[in-house]
Amino acid sequence: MSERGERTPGASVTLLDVAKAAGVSLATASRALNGSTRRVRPDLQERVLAAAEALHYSANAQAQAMARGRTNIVGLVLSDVADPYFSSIAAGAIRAAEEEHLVVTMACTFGREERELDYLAALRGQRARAVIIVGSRVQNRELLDRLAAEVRAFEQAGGRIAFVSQRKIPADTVVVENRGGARALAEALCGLGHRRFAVLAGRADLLTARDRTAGFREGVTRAGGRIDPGDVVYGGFTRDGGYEAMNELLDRGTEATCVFAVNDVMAVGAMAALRHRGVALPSEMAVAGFDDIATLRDVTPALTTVRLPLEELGTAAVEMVLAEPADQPRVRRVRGEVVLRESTPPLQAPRA
Amino acid sequence: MSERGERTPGASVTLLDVAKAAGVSLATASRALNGSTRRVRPDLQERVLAAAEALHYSANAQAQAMARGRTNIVGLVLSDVADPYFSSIAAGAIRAAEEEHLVVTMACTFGREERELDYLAALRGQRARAVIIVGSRVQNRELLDRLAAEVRAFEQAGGRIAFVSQRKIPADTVVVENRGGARALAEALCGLGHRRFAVLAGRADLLTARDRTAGFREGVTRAGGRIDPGDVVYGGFTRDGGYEAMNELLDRGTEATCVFAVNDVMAVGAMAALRHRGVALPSEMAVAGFDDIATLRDVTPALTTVRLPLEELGTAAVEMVLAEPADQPRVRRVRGEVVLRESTPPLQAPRA
DNA sequence: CATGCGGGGGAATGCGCATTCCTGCAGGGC
DNA sequence: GCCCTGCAGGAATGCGCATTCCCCCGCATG
Repeated sequence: MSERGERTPGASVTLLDVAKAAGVSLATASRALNGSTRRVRPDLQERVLAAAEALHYSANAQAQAMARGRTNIVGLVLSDVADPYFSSIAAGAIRAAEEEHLVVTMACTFGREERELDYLAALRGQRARAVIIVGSRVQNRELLDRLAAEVRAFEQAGGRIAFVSQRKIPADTVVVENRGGARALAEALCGLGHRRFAVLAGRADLLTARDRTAGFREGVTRAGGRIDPGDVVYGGFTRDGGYEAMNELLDRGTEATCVFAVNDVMAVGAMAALRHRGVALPSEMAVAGFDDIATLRDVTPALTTVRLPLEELGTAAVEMVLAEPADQPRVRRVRGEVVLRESTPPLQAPRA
Repeated sequence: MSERGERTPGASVTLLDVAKAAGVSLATASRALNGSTRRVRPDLQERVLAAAEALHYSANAQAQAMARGRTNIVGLVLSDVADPYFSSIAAGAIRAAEEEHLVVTMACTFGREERELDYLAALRGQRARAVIIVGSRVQNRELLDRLAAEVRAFEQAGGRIAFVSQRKIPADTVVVENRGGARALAEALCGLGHRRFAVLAGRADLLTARDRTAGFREGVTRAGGRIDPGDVVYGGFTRDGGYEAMNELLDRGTEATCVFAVNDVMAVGAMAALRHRGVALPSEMAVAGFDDIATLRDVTPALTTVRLPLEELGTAAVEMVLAEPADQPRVRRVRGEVVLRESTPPLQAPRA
């Protein structure tokens, strides 16, 4: 086709090709394309740019990374993209990262928290500039220690790291005030007249679930309400977990007038269970969740919840890893906002 | 600390360090760690492995990629991770990719389809082994041509590519049978007794929306139903788009007994609008959607829809890009399954 | 006119690794 | 006993690029 003839398939245009085409040296081509402290004569620069365009040149990112000694990769490790909680945070992080021309690499643990370790090691191998780990820490000292070691290794290799989770590892962290949010929710619900509560508490080893449960308990106690021990049901942190836990609660029997599910997805599962069992919603049982998942804002009755600025969590984490490193790990606290909706109407009179 | 002294921060352990520590050459260390056609004496191998472990060695992925001439990167380009449709597909793709020890890089266009071009070029620069582009093609010849050129460039550089979308570019594609699914839905709805339909048709330039609208129209016509011209309302392909389109439809006035929103998220928006306007659901207006988004399976009344195996779309795309290249671009068709639920009860009698 | 200086082009170097090529050694066949 | 073969370890090469170092050239100054 051209005087250079056919390229072998798989071979791509290199900077040297561009330089030759422009009739300049490789160094000049590099300077013309990337800028540099050194200046390039305008006419040469133009020739290089034109040649790159004509050859459809795209710099080899690996080679650049190697030559420069750093990358534009930011790793995002989370539990499950299909979960709206995580996908919202991911969207925020991706949006922020793309603005900074960073390449986002995503990995999902799908509930197997120990895989965070593998991904972090892999991202160290990638020489990722930064990593953001999103998701509840679990009650597991050994895992935590190993993760802390891996985090140190990553930072020692020059990478930045931030968590969106509990602050259990000495690193920059965006902390959601789960406890405070749940407490405020409980107090608001008591304000509506409820006194007896049940809790669908999710996975017992997830700190997020534990914190929300504990906070709710605090709020209820503080406001003079009550949670019977049998009215706390553990289970999955998922829709099905909520469904099953609600069924179990109904099987056990309860005096509660309001049930708090530790996240919205579970709350929706619980509402489904109530409906299937013929319990009138919300008159016979009020339901509240946590997160304010956008996709679930149209369920009926509209779900009382604690609104979290999910996308902001992601962007905040990106900001942290991009900021100048501080002496001490930073913590950015994010609070939720109680949103009372139809699923928890004011309790008119005590149960008949 | 060790006789080698402090490492400068940011410098990390290289293969040479490991080789020295193990008392072997770099070549032997490489062979011991990665395997090779050549064999390494067991005792040396062990020494290398031990040294790598002790030094917490993690191979520089960029350098490996450069030396090998290929990467394990697979790019995932989609519209918006926060949208459950895309996040489900992404989850399937990520799951499949992780099984193959591929690194997934994700990019979102957030509705600006022309950015697919940029991301594809960037992924070519990354020397990504494969790219998966998820999302409706748009009615825009010029954009399509430019994308096709970029796809060719990517493939010529040795990368594999697959689309999850309409088959508009000569490349492997997972095609959702939007048209057939919508047609089947329409016929099922007619089977319930409906004759007059409205359509919330979404963005007029999105082929997915167009195909679903067209298919629905076909089905209605075929089954003897009818869609008045004024009963097709365009708008956003989002929840708010559905909400607004439904409002507009009600403002215009309609004889339809059933409204089809071209995706579930829009359908939920439409249901919210109906509720706010005091239209009884589903007795005064039946509603159907498309996709069968998992998170929305618990809305009330339960939404009639066309179920798509979303995660499978993602895994199928990964399988395609990992399979041996074929002479001709492959097409894998995926059909939806009509799921009738409460939001479209049988129509008892003609409108009063 | 000679010297100094600054600007800019190009050759050379090295990033960390896989891989090829070379070399030495051991074992087997004649 | 000698040569050839096979095997495995090590030195060297190159992947594509940014960057450093070197040098040349043109201009200004004395």
